[in-house]
Amino acid sequence: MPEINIRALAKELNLSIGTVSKALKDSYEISAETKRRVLEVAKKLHYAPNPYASSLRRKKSNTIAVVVPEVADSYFSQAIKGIEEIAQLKGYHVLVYLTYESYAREKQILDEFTNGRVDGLLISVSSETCSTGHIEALNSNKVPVVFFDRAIDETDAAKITTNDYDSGYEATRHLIERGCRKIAYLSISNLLVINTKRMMGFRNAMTDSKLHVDDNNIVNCSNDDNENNRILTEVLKQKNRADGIISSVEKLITPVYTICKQLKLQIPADLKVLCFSNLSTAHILNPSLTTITQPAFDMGKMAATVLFKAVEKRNYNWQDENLVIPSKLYIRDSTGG
Amino acid sequence: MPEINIRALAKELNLSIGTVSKALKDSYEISAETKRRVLEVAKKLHYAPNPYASSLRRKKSNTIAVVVPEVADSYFSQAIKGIEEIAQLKGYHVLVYLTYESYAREKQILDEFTNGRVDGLLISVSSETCSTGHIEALNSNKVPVVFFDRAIDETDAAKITTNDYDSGYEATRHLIERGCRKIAYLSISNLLVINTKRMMGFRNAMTDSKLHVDDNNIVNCSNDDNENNRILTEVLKQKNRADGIISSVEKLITPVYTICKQLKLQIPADLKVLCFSNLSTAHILNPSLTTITQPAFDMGKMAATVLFKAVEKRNYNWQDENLVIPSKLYIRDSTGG
DNA sequence: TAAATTCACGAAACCGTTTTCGCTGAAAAT
DNA sequence: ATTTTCAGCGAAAACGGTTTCGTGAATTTA
Repeated sequence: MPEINIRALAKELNLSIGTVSKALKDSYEISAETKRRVLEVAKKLHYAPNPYASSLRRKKSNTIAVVVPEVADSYFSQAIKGIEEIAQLKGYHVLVYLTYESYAREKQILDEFTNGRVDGLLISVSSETCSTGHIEALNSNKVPVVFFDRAIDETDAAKITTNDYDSGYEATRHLIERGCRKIAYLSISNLLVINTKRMMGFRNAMTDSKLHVDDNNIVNCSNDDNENNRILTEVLKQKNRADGIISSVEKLITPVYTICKQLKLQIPADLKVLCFSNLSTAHILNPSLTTITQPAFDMGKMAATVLFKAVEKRNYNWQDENLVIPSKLYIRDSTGG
Repeated sequence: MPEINIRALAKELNLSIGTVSKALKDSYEISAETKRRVLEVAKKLHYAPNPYASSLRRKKSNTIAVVVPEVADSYFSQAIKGIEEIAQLKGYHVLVYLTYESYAREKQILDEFTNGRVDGLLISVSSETCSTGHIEALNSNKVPVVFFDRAIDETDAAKITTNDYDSGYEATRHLIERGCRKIAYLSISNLLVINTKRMMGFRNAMTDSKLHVDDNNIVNCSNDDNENNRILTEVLKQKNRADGIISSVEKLITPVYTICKQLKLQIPADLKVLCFSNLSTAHILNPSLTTITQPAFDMGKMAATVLFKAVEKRNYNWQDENLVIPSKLYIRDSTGG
């Protein structure tokens, strides 16, 4: 839509298009005086180069894509903030896509990226994603992919993750130390690697303490809130109910608290609760919530940093980059302070 | 980066480039049989058209920009979710930019949009923004602008907002009904229109109830957390302290709760608290928080819907669109249930 | 049967940049 | 004085689509 393009600029300056282009890019071929004139007139006419013409010619879009399952979750909000900060610093643009935990959407979105729209991709896979052809297709198309948070181990790409196994173990140890013997573990998808790792940490911590894991206490929730309420109510109502809960998913904490109130279960007296979460309000909840908190902002920043290095430096093996930024346990009242 | 472009496709099919292009767009000029062949081979070769070549020629990017002050806030996360949903439905791409409440950044970002990068803009202005030349420049450049949440009244653009004045009034009425007589009002920037409107509602509600507004109880906070802690501590420590607080900003609720705990102020007994907020955890806080909640998701969806209408239909006066979607008061324990 | 119309496709201009290559005149080297 | 170098710039070919316009054959109409 800009009525003034480089041609108009050139005409105004009595210069050729090529010269103007080079002047704007501060090319050594152009004299200082000419550059000065060009910049001056460009500013006067509010010249703004067409990014798509430039992208077409250079085969470079200065744009990256961020694909995440959702954004209501506070983890992804913070991660995106980290990503955007670095991108703005580097002069890149950020396209955001939500998959709503659907593999089909994820694939559909990624398939669109084989055409040069983006120079790189940051992705946290959907909970349904197990095959990775759509991701490898990008890698082989020379668009670097960096996983953050939810990675796929087998795929040859950079990964910025957190120590999910250790966190699961640590969370469980914490509950055990606080006297829990029957601990329930809540998850959403057991396809999700971060979940299986956390769960593995949970199981091993239990076993190491000679505690039994009841199958009823491995609880698979869904994406449907009503369904989850039903499931969780059932879990918390069963005789011989758990005395501790680890939620591997932030959004399950609301139903857990709500149902406990309904069932008149006291936290932490009757039930100790711990949640993997980035909620800024964790310590003003009722009771304040013990969390394993992921370094969302830093993970976003690191993921973006690695991606830009991959985009800008050729022959840099970004695929080998495998950063693990540890999560942190914040002990609060829901597990007895 | 895609080794296969429309030329390669055409060669494979023994057709001209133009014909292939038209076949892919389902043009009436092309026979059914040819279209079938083209689609078939295109799929076989994983042909993906270069979006920038297309954008360049059509002068249309199928991309919109969303410019918001931040994203850690739950309002904007939800709004973005609504926007992205509509965009995906319409086949548009969404660029996200954060201004960090800085006018300079906002201007810098918007100035980049006069060149066709985006077909439209959704913006919630920074708290520093009062002049609007950068926005009008876009409007006059034929890129439609839709404000959401934080609009600027004087600017001729579509606005999707909520009833800030009424909400401020209603919030105040609620506190008064619950027995408050000295109410403090917390804000961040008094340049922000939504804030001045809420505050006006607050003031009028007070006056209408013959209550005095103490200047000390109009509290301007900053973007610095430590600073805010200092300010709020001071406010809550003063003799003749307020018996009610209205926070017009979500992020101030954490310091308020924290400081109350430190000062051993009981909510709601000593102090009733109400917050403009979209926190999903409001009702499991300690105590559960009375909120004025904005319809973030719906506002995002509406804003996007209006924008796409503006983008797609010419001679549609989107500037006149002025939707007000009401916020809702959720009464919880922090104001006495 | 001749003329008009329709159908299906190809040729080529075009979108706005970037970049290569070539040209010119002046300075430097021989 | 002649050749070489070089600074500074212009011409033109890309980049990969879209779109206008033209064309020949097939079909319809007069």
